[in-house]
Amino acid sequence: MIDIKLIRENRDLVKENIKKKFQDHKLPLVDEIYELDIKYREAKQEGDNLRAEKNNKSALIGNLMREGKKEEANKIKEEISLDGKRIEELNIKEEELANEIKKKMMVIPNIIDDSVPIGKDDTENVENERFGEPVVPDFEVPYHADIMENLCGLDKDSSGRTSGNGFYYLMGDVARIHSAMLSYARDYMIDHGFTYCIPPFMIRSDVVTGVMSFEEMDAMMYKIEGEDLFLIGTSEHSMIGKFKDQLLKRENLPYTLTSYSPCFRKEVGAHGIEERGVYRVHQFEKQEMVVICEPEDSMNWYNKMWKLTVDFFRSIDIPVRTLECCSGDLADLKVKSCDIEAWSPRQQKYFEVGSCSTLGDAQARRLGIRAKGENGNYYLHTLNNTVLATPRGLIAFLENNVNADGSVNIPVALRPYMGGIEIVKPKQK
RNA sequence: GGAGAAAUACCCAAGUCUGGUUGAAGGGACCGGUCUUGAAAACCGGGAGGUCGGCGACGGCGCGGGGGUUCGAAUCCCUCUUUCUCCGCCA
Repeated sequence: MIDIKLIRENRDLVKENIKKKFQDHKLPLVDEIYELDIKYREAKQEGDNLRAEKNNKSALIGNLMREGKKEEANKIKEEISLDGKRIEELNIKEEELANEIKKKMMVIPNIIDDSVPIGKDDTENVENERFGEPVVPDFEVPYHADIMENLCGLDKDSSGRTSGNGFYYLMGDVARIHSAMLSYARDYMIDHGFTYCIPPFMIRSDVVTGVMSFEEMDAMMYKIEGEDLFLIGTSEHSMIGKFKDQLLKRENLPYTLTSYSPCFRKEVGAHGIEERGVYRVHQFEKQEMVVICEPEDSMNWYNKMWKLTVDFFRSIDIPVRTLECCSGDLADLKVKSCDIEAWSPRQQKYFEVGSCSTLGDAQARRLGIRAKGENGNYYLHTLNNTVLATPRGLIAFLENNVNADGSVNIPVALRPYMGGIEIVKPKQK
């Protein structure tokens, strides 16, 4: 959500930005909002004046009553009732206009950073940089589900019976690697100065609508029957919600948090849930990082944050690259975003394991996350980034560390979380 | 889950029974000063309070959220949320 002042003062900039995002159908909204805003301010001005008059008359009645001049007071009461109808009309008009403006403002995309490459959709995203050698081993790397099954580490038959498609039982060493990776990701972030946090895994509807649009909500969020509660799709939801309507102290900035949570997603949409494997599932676990900072610091944090994830993956021997999100593929709230993609030696291409975004003040404006400044309160900047989402991270790990015989090497960094073992071996079924 | 009590500005806190000069006492924090090598403490002095509209003068809204009664609501009524105390239940 952008500042409406931008539409009052610089409509061309807002329109130019919409064009850059190939959302030309939204262009008329800008002038519509501009006109509605003028009408709103007119109605407000008239209403304010009438209300001021009414307040004065009411105060007068108070004085007259105290002096015992009841008749004069009654006369003024009648006068007030004359304006009452118009005030009521204006109240309704103001509210309608304000709602209409807000509704339209919600779909105006945030102003993207100058550095964002212009492109229509995800096919035009731009590779920024590669980290580590994308190795193709001289044996065929099996499909991740097969690597897991070879280690007796995946049971989707049972999860199908208990929960349906999109769920999984991770077993034995594979389950342990999964947990080890998360524990390592947690400690990695703590070592980098972030505050560890376990948030609520369910949130109320007002928090949900604060962090996403209704369409996204329908496509992602599981609702708890009979309660005003939703299972979180990512801990970002509860982590940003934590700061909703808060006036933060400048001396406490920046907030650098790393949160763990399970994540639940309906995955209604183009791709849906695949039959085999655990790449796209209804339930996964994630270590996330969230930063709330001064506006002028957000670009620095953005760059620090994606580098943290890159270094994390490199420390467990997974080659990665960063893929800059082009203008058309960038979600409306975001100023700039990049995906962290891990190398898949099986597919011999990179695939998404995380994404790092700065939202500027858009999310903060929507949710009321502010700090007290010398010249009034102001909106802060919010950023989020994946440290590790797994089983997707687990897939990357297994493919890059599997040997020809199906055994999997445990990198030094993970060994403390795996009881010191250096390799896990296939089991007899 | 049951029974009570509460929610006031950045923080603490009066006002609510008995509706009307209450944008809302008093503190703290904040700013200026005295004292001090410096700081703290103490004392003296000070303006401003959130948000929206307006070039401004001003004005609207605003006492947890929403609704109602009234000419007028922090104050009365309904409702929701949260917190505290007690009881019950339970990893």
